[in-house]
Amino acid sequence: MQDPLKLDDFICFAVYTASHALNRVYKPLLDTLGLTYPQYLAMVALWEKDGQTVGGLGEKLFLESSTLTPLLKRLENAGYIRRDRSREDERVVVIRLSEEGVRLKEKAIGIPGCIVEASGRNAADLTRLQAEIVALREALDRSVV
Amino acid sequence: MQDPLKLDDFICFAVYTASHALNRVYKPLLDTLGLTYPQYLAMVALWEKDGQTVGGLGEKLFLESSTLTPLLKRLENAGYIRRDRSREDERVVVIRLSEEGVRLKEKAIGIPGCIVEASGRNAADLTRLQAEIVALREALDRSVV
DNA sequence: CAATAAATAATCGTGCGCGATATAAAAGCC
DNA sequence: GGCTTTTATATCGCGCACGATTATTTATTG
Repeated sequence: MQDPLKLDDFICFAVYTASHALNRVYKPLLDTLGLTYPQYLAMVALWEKDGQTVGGLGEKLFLESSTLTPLLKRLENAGYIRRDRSREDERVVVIRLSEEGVRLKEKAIGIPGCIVEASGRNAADLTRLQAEIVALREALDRSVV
Repeated sequence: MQDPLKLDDFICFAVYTASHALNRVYKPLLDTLGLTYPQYLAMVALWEKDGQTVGGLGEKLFLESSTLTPLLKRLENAGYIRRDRSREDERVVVIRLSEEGVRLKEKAIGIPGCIVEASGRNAADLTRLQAEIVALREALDRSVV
């Protein structure tokens, strides 16, 4: 039996470094929008469905309020969103796109295509790989409970 | 043509969230060793090959000195490594495992098996997926140059 | 050999990301 | 209605992660 502690055999290390590599590809594209990568993901979630709560966004993005609250405040300062406390339930904060935030979508529309190109694969292949990685994430999440 | 800005179709989002999910699985295991996940990766790299330079580790782990230097100082404070400036080339800092650092490997030996189990897949399947993710990373790295 | 360039770590500032905790509002309970 | 519990967000501390810059040493060049 070979030594199981080989870095290059770790799927975790592959995912960890692939995540950083994706970030490096996104960085110059997102710089033109004035967004970081997590901020971009939050905007994508809001372009899909405006008016989500902090908790709802956290569930979709798998992030805690301790991560999201300061991130959303930075998006608010940038003028892309508004954070309004709900009238019906004062505990809840609703996130809404500003007009500038809505307009930003047009500038972001080409980004996914750039990523597909950088990956050097066709869309179908990426979709298959994407589904496999999602399945891995779901299995891991189940194991943690 | 459908809206390309769907979060759940992004391979980047899959990788990003899978990376966090892996971290959540590792956390309780690594807590028993007193290591964070990036610290664990650095230790794995050193168990593979002791006496690497900061730059060499950075190349292997895809990390900058601005990330590694403070991380390695924490490992030094924990007593797992020593940081010695090279005699031949004073610019270089060589990282060596302490005796405690060497011993720690025994406690870490079971971790990869736990991850395989948490993934709910067999080893061959994981190896295949791992290779695919590495290929993605390499394609992305090539595109950035 | 002196001036310049390149290489190697370290430092600094910013933004995640999370666990633990705090705060406040809402819901449930006697 | 007052008391406890739950829920939703915010705050704080710590550790990455990186880009930009700096300091020091080594290599190169004229």
